[in-house]
Amino acid sequence: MKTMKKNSYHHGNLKAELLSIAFDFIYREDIDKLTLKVLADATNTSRSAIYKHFSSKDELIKEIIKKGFDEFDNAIVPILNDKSQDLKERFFKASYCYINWAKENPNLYRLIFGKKYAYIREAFVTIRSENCKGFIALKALIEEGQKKKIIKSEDSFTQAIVIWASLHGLSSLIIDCFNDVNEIYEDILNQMQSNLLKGLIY
Amino acid sequence: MKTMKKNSYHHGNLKAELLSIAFDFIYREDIDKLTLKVLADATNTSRSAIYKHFSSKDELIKEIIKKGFDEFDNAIVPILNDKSQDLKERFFKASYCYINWAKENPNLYRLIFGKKYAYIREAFVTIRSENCKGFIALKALIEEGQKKKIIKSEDSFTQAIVIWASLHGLSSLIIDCFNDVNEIYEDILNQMQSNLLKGLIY
DNA sequence: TAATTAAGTAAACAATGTTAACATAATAAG
DNA sequence: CTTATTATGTTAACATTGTTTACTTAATTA
Repeated sequence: MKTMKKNSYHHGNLKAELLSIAFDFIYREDIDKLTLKVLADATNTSRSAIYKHFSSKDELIKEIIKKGFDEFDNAIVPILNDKSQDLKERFFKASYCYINWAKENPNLYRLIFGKKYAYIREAFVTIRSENCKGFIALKALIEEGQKKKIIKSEDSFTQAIVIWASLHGLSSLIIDCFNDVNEIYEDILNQMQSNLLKGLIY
Repeated sequence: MKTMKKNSYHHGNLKAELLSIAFDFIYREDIDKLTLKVLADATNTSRSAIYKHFSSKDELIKEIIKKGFDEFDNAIVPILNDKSQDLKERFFKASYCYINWAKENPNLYRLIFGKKYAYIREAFVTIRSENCKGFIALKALIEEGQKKKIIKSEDSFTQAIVIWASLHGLSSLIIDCFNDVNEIYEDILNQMQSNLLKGLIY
């Protein structure tokens, strides 16, 4: 390990620490509030120090987005893929997990799915690519149901997006400060799940 | 009318012109790009001139949000309220109109429904208040269907939010640069409408 | 041990919203 | 009609933002 003595001119592990601090920060506050000064102060360095490890602030944000997608996928994919549960159960649990992940990580959710940094996201994630593991798992779930003749044999891509868009809409209203929605989000989710299921099954 | 001679020290109608320019601007570009310099250049004034008419940039944005809600309501409400059409037809047309309004006014849509300026929106619009005319009209449509025994007599507020959240999710994915979604948005909307309808009717 | 490279600093940039001090034109008061 | 006041502009300055440049120091390599 490259352990360095404290208060030395060189920090020792600045890149990793910057990412770590940034990721902790966005759990609590919006990406807008994450300035280079915040990072500099938290690491006892200067604003410009970051440029020895990232070519721009956007490059750091790109890493946060990557890690954000990983965490999101890690929360959702295992539920969707859990073959020990039946399809309905997996759908219900995954959709519930989706909303709660958004509620628990509102700033990260907005960062990875929102417009502001879409130009960064697009560079390494599109729905039709293999990077979008959560979406792929959802589509696979639908196709599994189609093979078992439980789910209508329509275009699974379209079916998956209908589900995703619905959950994304509810999540967004909740975390974007429509508090009247948040107050009854479980009722809304139940109704939404029921609707979506009716649309899927025969 | 207060018509003033050109190139005079006083502009004559700066407040109205600032709002007009800002509103035109957001039709084309994101609110992030609307700087005081843009407004100053467009009106041949200075950055600080705006402060004689608005106490801050946020106050100007507040006016844009207000006008944005008005335009949105003007597009949706007449369709939902059109008693010459049957309920299903109004639902289909209104939801189609919703998505297309978002597609046509992506920056304005994001401004009025997004998180960034939620603290401004909240000050004069909440779903449960009377300001949210579009949502009220949707809820009224549902209640009309309940009286006619077409729509399930569940809580209309919840039913309305399920619909709204679904449309909001699809709109957001489309305008927030998920291009794979945009390409087949009509298929998705059709499926979504069908699902939502099944959830509503007996 | 010397040379090179990696990784920090400080100072300066332009752009941002905002404020303060000032200038001018329109309006109200005498 | 002149004068005082108010409304509405300007310019200059601020702190904050991301970023770049020139410099410094430590770690690594020759």
